[in-house]
Amino acid sequence: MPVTTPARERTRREIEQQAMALFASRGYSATSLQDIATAAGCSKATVLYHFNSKPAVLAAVLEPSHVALKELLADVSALPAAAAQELAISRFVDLAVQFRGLVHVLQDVLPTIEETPELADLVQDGLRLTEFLAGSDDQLEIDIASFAINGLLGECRHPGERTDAELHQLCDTALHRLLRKPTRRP
Amino acid sequence: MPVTTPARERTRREIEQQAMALFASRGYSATSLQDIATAAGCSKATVLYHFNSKPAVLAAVLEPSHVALKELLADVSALPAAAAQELAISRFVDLAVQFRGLVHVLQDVLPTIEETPELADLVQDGLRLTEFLAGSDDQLEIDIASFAINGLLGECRHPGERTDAELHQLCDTALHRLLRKPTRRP
DNA sequence: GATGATCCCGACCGATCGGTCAGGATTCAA
DNA sequence: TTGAATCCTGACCGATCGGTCGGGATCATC
Repeated sequence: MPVTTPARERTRREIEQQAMALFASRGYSATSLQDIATAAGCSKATVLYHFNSKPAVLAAVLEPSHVALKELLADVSALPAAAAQELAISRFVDLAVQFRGLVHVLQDVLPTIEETPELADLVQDGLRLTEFLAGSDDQLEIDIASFAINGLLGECRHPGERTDAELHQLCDTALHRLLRKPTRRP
Repeated sequence: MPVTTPARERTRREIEQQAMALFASRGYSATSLQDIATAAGCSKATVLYHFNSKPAVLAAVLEPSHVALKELLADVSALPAAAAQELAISRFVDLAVQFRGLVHVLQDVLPTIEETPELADLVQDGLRLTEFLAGSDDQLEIDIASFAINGLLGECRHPGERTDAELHQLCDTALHRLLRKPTRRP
């Protein structure tokens, strides 16, 4: 166990962190590799030495949140439908608040996400989440869930204007209004 | 009254129409002036002769929907609060369906909308709409209304995958779930 | 001290972008 | 017929983009 981080890991981490900060504040497409390199204190060529391409940087930045999403899905898929929906909602809101800066990035990338193979897995998992949020096979409910996700992505856009608690309350309220069907008696 | 449209108007209209189609299908930033010129059958210089800049093209393309939004606001602002909210919801959904292609464009432009003076008026009117949709001065309700607009913008993204009627039902359902408070007895 | 792998960078590439400009057509009034 | 206004364009500009490449440091190993 080395006392000092090896140069490789040190530089990689620095690039990742600076890229995350820039993506969160300006968005993905408005951030150039040169911006990232300057912020990380290295050259653009170094960024491309550690990550093969710009989308690869994005994928690395998004990875922790993707892992968290996978855990969410694993936990939720073990539950019966009704409980699954409720857990999906609350965990999703938690996740959005935790990664609020990156959530904003996602919306920026959405228009070109189909042509970004590095994010194909993330898209797939996003669709699985949508189904759990819908809590039903009804197409309208699935569309409503998609609507909810879009609304949430938009609300994570402006960091700093809202506290985590405020964002949490907003998303929780909105998702419950949209998705929790009032209990009916048969 | 000329039988044939003057060349000026003819070219302008052609550029506007082709730009609208391209913006709707690929988004604003992914459409270059050259793309518009090629589609309109003229040179890029001609596009910039009729419209001073790329944002000016966007503003011209968005103008009809902006006019419709202004009419909506005028009608709605003449009503008492409760009725205003209900009318704002239904008219907004109508408007979104009618201009669904352009609505998608709006979301593409959102990240840079602050630095686009050509759209400043549209932003202002969007904020006024948000207040009417909220139907209350409560900050949470205003945020929910913003959430609703974001959700709607996202759902207009994929043209052709949904009929107008389906999109209308989806947006109407979602907005009512989000915004219409259940009537309470005092 | 030599060697090879790892890390890093300056210089460069081709492409694309929005935008400018001088001037060639065309039209139309005088 | 002439001259001005209008419409349009090819050539060009500076900037920026993501990405490549050859080679200079650095460092562990032998």
